[in-house]
Parts: sequence; structure tokens; C-alpha cells
Amino acid sequence: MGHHGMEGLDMLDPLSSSSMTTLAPMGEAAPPHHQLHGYGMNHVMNHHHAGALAHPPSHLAHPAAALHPDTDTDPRELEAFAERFKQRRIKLGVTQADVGKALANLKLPGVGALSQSTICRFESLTLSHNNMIALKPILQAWLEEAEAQAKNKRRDPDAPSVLPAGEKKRKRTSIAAPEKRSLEAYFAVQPRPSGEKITAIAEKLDLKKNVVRVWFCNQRQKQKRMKFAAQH
DNA sequence: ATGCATGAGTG
DNA sequence: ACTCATGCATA
Repeated sequence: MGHHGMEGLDMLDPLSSSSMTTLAPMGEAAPPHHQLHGYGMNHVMNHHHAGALAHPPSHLAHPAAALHPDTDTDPRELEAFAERFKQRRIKLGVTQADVGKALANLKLPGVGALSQSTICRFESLTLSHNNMIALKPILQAWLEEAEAQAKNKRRDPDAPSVLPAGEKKRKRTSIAAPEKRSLEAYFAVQPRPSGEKITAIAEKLDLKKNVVRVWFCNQRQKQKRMKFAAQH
């Protein structure tokens, strides 16, 4: 080995050439070794339509938590809570989707419903650290409420869910395995390709530029999830 | 359970 | 044009 004019589009083919041997070291995760810029610098909470978590838990919870916030931000504690949460949720015979909808009925300020996806991700720790911390007190509140009501109350026959119908469903793009492998190889050497490079990659893989751009964005987010971030 | 997507907020 | 929280659609 002893050649690599990998500038610009030359590196646009980490799979079909021997350059992969040097450019895409397979194995575990990508080798991006950056880590500064903590999370806290952002405004932390935003929201839009459905969900609406207002602020980080800086005053609620127990007085103990207020004394040492580290208890709430400790990945270990979050992990333990997530597991307990799931276990007790199942014990209550409630689905992830049920929990999401029930959150709206909690009437907590700035807290609306969440999707099954989000509840699932909370339980499996596949959310960012900050996201986990923001959701914990809310889910904890729901859990306590639900268990309290389970003691003296019983379910009431709520209205059967009716699908609105008539709405054109969104179609989910599916990236084929070979293309996916190429993208992963590119990502390994350059997690944040420029717009031009994205265009070139899209061209090469015969995918829409936007699809490729979003793929990289999602890939970056993945790296930051608790499960992937080696912070526990 | 997870892939691809949206939109608010930020720069 | 990115990050981040979140969700629809689907495996």
C-alpha cells in the first residue's frame, strides 16, 4: 500500500477499492475523537406540536435530588430508573403507547403526549443523556400516579380509537444494504461531509441528496445516544 | 424496536 | 445547514 490521492471525490469509493483497507478500518464505532463542547450550552429544551417539555428538572423532584443534582444526571441512576420503569409499567399492564398518551392526562405544565417511539427509547436508553434527564421526572410522575390509581380504581371503558382516515400516509425511504454500507464507510472517514460531498455521494449511490444528508444527521445523533456514548 | 423524516431553535 | 427532541411508518 502506498497511494491515496483521496481528495474530494477520490475517497468516494471506500468500498470497491483497496482504499477501504486504509480508509475504513472496520471493527467498532467510528474513530471520531472529539468530545468537548458539553451539552448544557444549548437551551436544552425546545418543542413543537405534540410533546412539550418545558424545562430541565432544576427544582422539582425530591429535596435530596436538589442537594446533589448528580443523582439525577448520573447515567447509572438513569439506567436503573429506566429498567424499573419498564418493569413496573409492564406490571401495570400498560403499553408504551398507553404511557405516551397518558402523559397528556397528567396535566403537568408544558407536558403533552409522547409517542410509543419515545417511551421505547427511554426504556432502552437510546435517547441523548439530556433527553433522558428531561423525561425522567415526567415518567416518574406518571408511574407513581398510575400505581396509585391501580390500587383503588379500575379501568373504565374508554372510547375506541377511530382512525381519521383519508390522510395520505408518509412513505419511508428504504436505503438498500449495499448503499448503507457505503454510507457507513464514508461516515467512518468523514462524519460531516460538506454539501458538495454529500451531493457527490448521493450521485454515486443514486440516492436523493436530501436522503443522504438526513442519513448523516441521523447517524451523528446515534453516536450521541447513551447506548453509544461511552459515558456509563 | 428502529429507520428515515420533520421542525424549532441557533448561528 | 446543523443540532436536538420527537414521531410516523415499518421491519
